[in-house]
Amino acid sequence: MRYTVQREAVWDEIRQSQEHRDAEDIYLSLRTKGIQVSRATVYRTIDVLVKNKLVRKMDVGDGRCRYEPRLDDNHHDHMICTETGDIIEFFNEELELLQEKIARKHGYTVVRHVHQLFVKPIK
Amino acid sequence: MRYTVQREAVWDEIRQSQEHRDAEDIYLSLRTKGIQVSRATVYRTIDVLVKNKLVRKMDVGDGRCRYEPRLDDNHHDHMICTETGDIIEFFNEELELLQEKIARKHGYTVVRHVHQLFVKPIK
DNA sequence: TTCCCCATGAGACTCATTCTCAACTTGGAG
DNA sequence: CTCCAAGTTGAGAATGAGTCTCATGGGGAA
Repeated sequence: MRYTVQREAVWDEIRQSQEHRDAEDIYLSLRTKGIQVSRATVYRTIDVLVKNKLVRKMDVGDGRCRYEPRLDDNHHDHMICTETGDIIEFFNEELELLQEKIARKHGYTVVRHVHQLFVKPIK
Repeated sequence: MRYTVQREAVWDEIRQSQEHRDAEDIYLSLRTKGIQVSRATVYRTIDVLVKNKLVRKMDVGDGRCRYEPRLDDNHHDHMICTETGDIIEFFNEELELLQEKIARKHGYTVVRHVHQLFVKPIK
């Protein structure tokens, strides 16, 4: 894997903002910073980063995937506030174990999972 | 809400096949049966059915949403076999409670959730 | 320096879904 | 039963995220 200006820029962009960005967002942000890069390269680079487990891809269900860095690689799921759009990360060991237990009950083992809680604040 | 031939047909199609169908699938099936309906109407009717909680929409992450009837309204989540594409339904009370508990810990309450286990058979 | 191969950019393309808008139904009022 | 406003429909255009194409560019091994 070659270390090009564009790849470094995309990776930096995702890594530095500890948020959940979409591809267009990343593309525009780089262009605004004056970095010459195309949408195709942003998408291609993200694919490379995802394959190399440097970035996690999450489908929030609104048509645009979000990406987040996997620096420390601590697995977590997401809670999405339906009122503000805020994304909160969470991890629960019990939940993880329970999932595997359920899969096994059906003769399967969990490869990966998608778990998103759409929540609203308690007044 | 008017009771038209097309709406009845779409609803029947989803209800009768106890499977997870996508929109194109439903559209083609209806046309094959000689029912005059357009894609636009299939999509529009599904929206109406989803809003009226007669149908549940699920985004499997492959670009096409699947739909299933909510006749008995017994909530469940899905396990998707990564090798065969089979979709297995599951429900676990403990899991449901745990989710709510996690949300509350962060000051939220669960409105809805997406929980999909991508699994593979145990050899 | 040459050569090869991987990377890039611009824009065409895909494909599910949504939108547009004119024409058509439907069901309630009378 | 007839009429009419409002809700529905169909065909195809539009959308939009993501992918692909292909000609061009650049890095490094020898």
